[in-house]
Amino acid sequence: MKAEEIRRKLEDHGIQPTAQRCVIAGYLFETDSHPTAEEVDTAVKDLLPGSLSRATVYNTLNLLVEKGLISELSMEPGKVRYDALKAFHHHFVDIKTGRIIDIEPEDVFDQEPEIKLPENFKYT
Amino acid sequence: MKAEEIRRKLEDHGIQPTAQRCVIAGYLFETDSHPTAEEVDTAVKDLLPGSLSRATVYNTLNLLVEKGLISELSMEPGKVRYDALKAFHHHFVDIKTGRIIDIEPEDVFDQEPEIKLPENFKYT
DNA sequence: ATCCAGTTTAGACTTATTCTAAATAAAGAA
DNA sequence: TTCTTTATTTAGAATAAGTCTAAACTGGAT
Repeated sequence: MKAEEIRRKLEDHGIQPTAQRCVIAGYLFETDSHPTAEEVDTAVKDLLPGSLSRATVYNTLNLLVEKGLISELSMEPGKVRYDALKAFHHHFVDIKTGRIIDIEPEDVFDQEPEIKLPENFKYT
Repeated sequence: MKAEEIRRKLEDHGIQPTAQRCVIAGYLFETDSHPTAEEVDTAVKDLLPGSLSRATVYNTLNLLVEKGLISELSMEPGKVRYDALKAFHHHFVDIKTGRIIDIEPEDVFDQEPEIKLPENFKYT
């Protein structure tokens, strides 16, 4: 995904496209490794002239989540992973190794389970 | 659940039933609040003569997970919650408030979704 | 009673994340 | 442009959850 495309995507979501944000977002859109904040930090440091502060990585990740561009996965305790919302998909987790594998919606043949909802909740 | 029952349950799972462990396990078997380690710590301190160390709470929770008596839930980032495995059930999470509600299996009318598994995995 | 392995304890340590206050950069007005 | 305001980034301090450590304690087997 090229620079201009990323800028526009951020702007479209009301995010000022700074150099740091573009690089972080760009990285997340390319990878499908569901990285932790630290992995993003390491990966992205090489791509930016000068240095990038840990705080900015966290700020940016939180901002991207808030604005709906990426989502947080909390699958293993104590580790938050991030996932670009390129398109809706499922996650398959190998609990022995922790590996997370994306499952395309067309590879799941399901019927929406029908759940008797708890009080005060309703289907929309 | 009375003291003797808890002792036996621990012993059956190869756990030496010390005072601390019995109180912690007992608390988890009674509540359905999916407490964090800290909540367990607070709740249980009142039930024990003398004090209870944080380390023991963590040790015991890990031990109970390892021996299959309780399970870890990681739903919100940065918080691990614990759930006694009284019987198989589902969790319904209100992502606005974080409230976790148990859903009984008989309240879910589903068909097992059929997933095209990733390479190297198979149904058993 | 004594011994020993298993358990608990307080507190130091680690790791992930957030906060803070100062420095920078970008955007808008003159 | 140049000035001013506002948003962003930064380094490092602070916090919070959880683990580690080494010493003290227990409780059952000799």
